[in-house]
Amino acid sequence: MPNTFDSDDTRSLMRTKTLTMNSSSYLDGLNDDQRAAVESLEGPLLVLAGAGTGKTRVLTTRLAHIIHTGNASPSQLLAVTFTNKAARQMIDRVGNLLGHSVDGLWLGTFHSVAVRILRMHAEIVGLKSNFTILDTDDQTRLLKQLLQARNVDEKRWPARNLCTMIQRWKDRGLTPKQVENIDFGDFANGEAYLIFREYQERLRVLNAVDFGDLLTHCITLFQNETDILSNFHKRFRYILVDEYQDTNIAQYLWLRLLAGTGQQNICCVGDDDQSIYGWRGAEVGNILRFEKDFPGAEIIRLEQNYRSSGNILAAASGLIEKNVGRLGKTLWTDDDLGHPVVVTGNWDGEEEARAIGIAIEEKFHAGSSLNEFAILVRASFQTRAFEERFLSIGLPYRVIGGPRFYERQEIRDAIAYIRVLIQPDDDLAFERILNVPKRGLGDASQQIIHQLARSSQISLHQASRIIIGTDELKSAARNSLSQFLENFERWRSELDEKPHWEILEVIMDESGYTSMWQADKSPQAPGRLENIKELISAIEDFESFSAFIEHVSLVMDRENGREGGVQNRFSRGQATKQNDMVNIMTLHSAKGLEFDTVFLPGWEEGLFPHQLALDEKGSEGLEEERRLAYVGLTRARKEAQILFAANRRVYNQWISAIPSRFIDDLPVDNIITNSLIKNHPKLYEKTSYSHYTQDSITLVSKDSRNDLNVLWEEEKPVKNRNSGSRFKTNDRVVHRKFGVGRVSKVDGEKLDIIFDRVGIKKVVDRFVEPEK
DNA sequence: ACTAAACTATTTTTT
DNA sequence: ATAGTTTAGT
Repeated sequence: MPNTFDSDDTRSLMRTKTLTMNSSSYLDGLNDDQRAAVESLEGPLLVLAGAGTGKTRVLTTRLAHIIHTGNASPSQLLAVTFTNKAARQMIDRVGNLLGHSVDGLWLGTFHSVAVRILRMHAEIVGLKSNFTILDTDDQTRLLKQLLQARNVDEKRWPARNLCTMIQRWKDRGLTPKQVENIDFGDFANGEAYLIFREYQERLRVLNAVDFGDLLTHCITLFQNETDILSNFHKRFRYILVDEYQDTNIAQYLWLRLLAGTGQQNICCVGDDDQSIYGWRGAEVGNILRFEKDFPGAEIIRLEQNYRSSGNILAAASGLIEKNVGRLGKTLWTDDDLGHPVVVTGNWDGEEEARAIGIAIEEKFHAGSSLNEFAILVRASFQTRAFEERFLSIGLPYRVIGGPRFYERQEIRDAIAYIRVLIQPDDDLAFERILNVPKRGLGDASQQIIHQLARSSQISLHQASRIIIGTDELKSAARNSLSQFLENFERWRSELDEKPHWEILEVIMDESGYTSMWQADKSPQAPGRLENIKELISAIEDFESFSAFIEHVSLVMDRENGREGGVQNRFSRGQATKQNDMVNIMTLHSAKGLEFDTVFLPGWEEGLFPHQLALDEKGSEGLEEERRLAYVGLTRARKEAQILFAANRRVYNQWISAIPSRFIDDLPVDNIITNSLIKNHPKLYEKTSYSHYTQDSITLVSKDSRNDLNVLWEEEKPVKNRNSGSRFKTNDRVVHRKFGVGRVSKVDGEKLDIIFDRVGIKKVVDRFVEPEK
């Protein structure tokens, strides 16, 4: 991984590299605030660390400082992060600072620390310590069964929705009983809380927990067993929390219980302006409330930014100031003003991709490394336009994020085989693979097994064993089931003889799973076989199957992501390194990273701020979107470019859009809006991005789009965005490009129009005229 | 029981 | 557009 991926502030990172362990020289080079945050050890402390102010450095130095000064031994330190990546990084950096690796630290994600605690005391919450951890897929399948059992209309109330509902409840630390008294809408005829209760009962029977349970069970444990809790109090002298603004209520309760009242010292680091996970239960309120929650708390603000040049920082600060209800920070930098932020409009999404491609190629040929470019998008579908464009011009890129390796169907199947192997009573896994590959055990057979299992309160596996001794199944099905069970017996007996990865290979072969994909002629089948191979080799790194299972359920690491582009075309010249690629990712996954040049495409109303965010959370949602914009801008060191398109294809439909209101939020002094783009939209003509100076942009190439220019010239002055449309349903209208049509729906100034020639389109009011 | 065709929902972000 | 799911046909 290139340097940029190690996040945070590269410049301060480089300073730390020269340090040695001999003295407390790790303190050198910290500014006053940073140093105070490291050395203020007693009592609750909130470090408000703005973007690029050296947050991670403070956290890791603080850990190193506590250990180095002997204030506490590593095992008395608890440090929690949100991502495994952050946790790994922190361990590494602490080791670097101290000059030796550190053992015994309780450092990990909220969930991995919770598992560790829960495995120690599982019986208290009614579990066995070898409980399994379910993922969303398992949860949804389970919920689906429960919904079916209640004859709930799954079209109307899908299991997926209930799954998120339950997750959100657990984020808030709610039990089924508490949910009874809150308003959850009419889901499942108002019976959602009953299903929630049944679901929890099922989990207990299955000796399983979901992600949310890891925290809520811990909370129950702490609340009911004061002895155990006070042991943890004695153990953890110092608690450190990263990204505090992203904690949900359950995590907050968990922390408060662990932090106790007296002797411990809790230090939370975060930035309310970078809270972007409200949609999955995070509560900015936690960080805003810190002083009340922890009386006598000290608050240290880190405001010197070491990352971005002046204009970028000012633009970002001006933007975020439009939010109300923030703790408030004033970021500043010693750096020059640098480039202003460039805001440019394009005709459509494809042109946007083309423009960014051109800009990157030019800078690349001028000597920039591709790793130093990032394209940060709001929604993952936006990456496609860039991938297509970059593939066609042979510009190497990588997409960070995307589907996770362990969530792929074939990987989950293989894991289900492992789960049944080591834990035959794991019903969810058993069910998943019983007829995968097809072995003649369809609905009817499964029904019979299920029935017996339910009526006798035994697992599917046990029920199957009984059933093969009866004639309840037709002989073909019975033989097949018996073969299936025998196979597992045999594989299990080989566990001691062969290394586990070989057993997995044997299972995949002998179960027919491999041949199933070999026989499959769909284009993705070879890839799936590849993935299975990759899994087999990945598993070699683990001591045992169970160690591996624990890893996959907790460390939901992503694969490296897609890579594309033609290497050769760019291979000449000394600037090209093997892994030199443009980075494409969502704004969310960009948090914590930084790049020289950042492109922020798709700044259009509806996409960014995203319509769903506004619909679901109103002004709160808008503010979170704005924070996301802030996060995006502050990723840039030297250059940031914001782009918007007048038209975009979304689910195979063309949508016309207006520029994001966030563009209006940017202070005019720090940006180039290409002069009059918004008032004279004919400047939507293609512009070149690379020939500007600080004061002006030179328009270089023009597209032959005269017809479009006419369209723009006729535009009415932009009205207040929230005002409604001039049109009402059934009005006849004319569109420059789409012809005549009839309005079928009016939503603010957005219209659905059924055009006579081209069918239904979404169009903004001012693009159409009344039919004469 | 399996397969193919038809239909449908789904596209914000993820520990 | 695509993937996933349901349905009807073999």
